[in-house]
Amino acid sequence: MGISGLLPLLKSIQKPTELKKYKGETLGVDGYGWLHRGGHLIYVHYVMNRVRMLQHFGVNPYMVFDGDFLPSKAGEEASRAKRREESRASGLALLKAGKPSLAHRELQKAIDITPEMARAVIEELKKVGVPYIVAPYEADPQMVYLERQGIINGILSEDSDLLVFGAKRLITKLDQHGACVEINRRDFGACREITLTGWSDEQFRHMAILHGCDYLEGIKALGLKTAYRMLRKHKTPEKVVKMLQFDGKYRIPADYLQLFHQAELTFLYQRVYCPKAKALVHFTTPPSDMDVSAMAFIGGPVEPEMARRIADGCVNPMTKAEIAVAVQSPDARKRRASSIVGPRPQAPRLGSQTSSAPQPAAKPIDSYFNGHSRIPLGNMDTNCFSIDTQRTAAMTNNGQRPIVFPLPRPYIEDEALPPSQLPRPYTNQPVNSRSQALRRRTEPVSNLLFDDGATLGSTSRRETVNVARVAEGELASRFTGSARAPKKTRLCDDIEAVSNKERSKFFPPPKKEAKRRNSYLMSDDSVEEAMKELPDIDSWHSAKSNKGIAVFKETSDKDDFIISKDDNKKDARNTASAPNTGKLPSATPLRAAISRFTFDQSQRSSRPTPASTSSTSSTSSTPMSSMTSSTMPSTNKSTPATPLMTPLQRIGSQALNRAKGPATPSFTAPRPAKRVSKGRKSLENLPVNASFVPLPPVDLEEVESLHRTGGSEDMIIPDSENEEAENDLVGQENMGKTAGRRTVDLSRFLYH
DNA sequence: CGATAAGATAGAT
DNA sequence: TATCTTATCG
Repeated sequence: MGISGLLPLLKSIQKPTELKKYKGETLGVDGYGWLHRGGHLIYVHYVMNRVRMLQHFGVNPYMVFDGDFLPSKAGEEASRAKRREESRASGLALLKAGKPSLAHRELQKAIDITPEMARAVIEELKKVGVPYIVAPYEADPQMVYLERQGIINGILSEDSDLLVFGAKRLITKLDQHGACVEINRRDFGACREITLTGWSDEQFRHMAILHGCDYLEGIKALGLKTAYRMLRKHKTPEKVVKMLQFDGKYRIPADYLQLFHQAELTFLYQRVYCPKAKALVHFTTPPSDMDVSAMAFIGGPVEPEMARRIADGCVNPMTKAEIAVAVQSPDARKRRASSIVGPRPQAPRLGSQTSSAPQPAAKPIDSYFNGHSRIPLGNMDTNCFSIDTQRTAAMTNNGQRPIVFPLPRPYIEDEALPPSQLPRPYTNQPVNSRSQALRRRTEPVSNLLFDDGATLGSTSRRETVNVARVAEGELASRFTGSARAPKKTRLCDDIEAVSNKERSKFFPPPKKEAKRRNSYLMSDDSVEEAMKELPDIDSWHSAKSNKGIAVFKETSDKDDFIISKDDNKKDARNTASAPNTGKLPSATPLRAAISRFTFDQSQRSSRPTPASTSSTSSTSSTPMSSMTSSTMPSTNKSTPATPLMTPLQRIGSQALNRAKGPATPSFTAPRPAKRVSKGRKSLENLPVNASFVPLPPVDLEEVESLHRTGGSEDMIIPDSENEEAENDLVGQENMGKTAGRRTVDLSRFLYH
């Protein structure tokens, strides 16, 4: 964890950039940000995907893993396992309370990374020649040390503690498109929020510790700004503490100053591995008269040989036990009984074994190579892909021209139902009464859950439910090998949900309220669904994982890696936007192409987006006409005709499609009629985009003509969207190899 | 009231 | 994690 509030405090000196700016440089990377994300089940995939992403942008990653726990954190760590259990317990409670999202978070807290997992990643890193180090203790100082040594040129991490350690160049907030933010130590002086001009690393560190850090709990009610002010006024922490104690406004432990000192010493002198000396060194060289042996809290010394082996990932940094070579490939999985030799370490980080999840380490590692990551794709994507297929086929009209799809009817009907969805000013507690009312006039939950999607009133919340159900189905199928039938139906619903989601994008109006409403409606079922997954965390995660597992693939000739995920929502809308031809420099950020067609872009523009996105800027400055042309198509195409079919029809046609083989055409068949009949209506939806482009009114005629013509989008759309096309191709290629089926969608999930 | 800190929560990955 | 809300303090 970092120092909460630190990044916001330094907001003004954060420079939006793009990853590609670091091309050719080596960046230290810690895996922590991903540790908790997907659970251990997919840890390797996340990390390796990230590595690939970096490589794609020409950046050389230098992975740094956490090692043993620092005694300074002992207090915290000791209670960590306990807290995990608590988290888990509260997570379950939340589930019962019908708050799956919160529950999700809680449950994730109950999981942590194990050295075995790190080792599994390391094996992969070796394969691709990516340098790495397992820090003897913490990855943060280790990375800063590497930076100081000139071994790396910057640090990519979400952890603001790095700044406290004195990182020179911190790159944060990296998103899947390569956008990120750089924080430079030398820019501190330019900080508007607080005046750091002339502040030394030491002062900065003092401020951080005073506010509360990993090594010392902060003083309650004393935030960063106050800490800053106090320090500025009294200079030394000693005086600050005295003053604080003096005016008695803050409750300060008697030994606070001593603890403060220890925390600082920990920041300064804890040990890191020096790859040059091949031995442990102090993060900062201690004064000759300092007795480091008396500072047990900074972590004990480790013999060079052992340190080296730890750094290499051969030895468990906590137990010092040999780590058996992790299973590398699917076939190797057999020989894996336990990934670690010797007794199982007690360390919390290894642990994470709550009473009900005793051996997480064994399971996760194994599971990676079970091909789990692909199973979801294989199973679930069937539908997603077929959608894409349809879209693609339709979009290109079998390769030639863009086609406009109608937006699903339900939207419009929903729109006509303002009373329940009108935005209203925030108030303290109207939600309840309101939701009550809504509930009354809404259909029974069961209807919502099982209708074929024709029912209106479905909203984004419902999508969540569906996801859950799908996940459940997925789970079931994976573990029992059956229970597929219901899933199909749900997937249909899912598709519905997709449209709905899109709708919400297009129609800014209140989704919040709507959501809330549904959450009420759904809660019961949500719980039910969720509860089914409770028994075992791993299961829970796997279920979760199929929602967005990323699988990186290396394309033969390019650096591009493909991520497939069965995500069915936001990405769906991009799908259609993919042009079909063109070649591009693999170096070009896909982001440009993607964002161009993504409505997220509009949202993105509001925030200090990386000046980067040439595409973004170009788009926003583009004349209305081109704007429309580029956005419109995606809008329309994003809406598959699918929703208009009944689930059965869908299933049927899908099966049909599947039988007929690869991606393209066959599927266009069912659609034409709709296209024609609804085409007109789709135009009615055009204005919607106007909400993204304030001024000039949409020229329907123009748009219409654009769509009408046989000209391909490429002609209308500016520059780099080709990337998408290429990706599509790549994707198809890949898919062709494997299942010989649709693909397009894959491209969109690059780096996810 | 304005500023700050902390708590709650929705949303994202 | 980002945002919004509430509580508290001059």
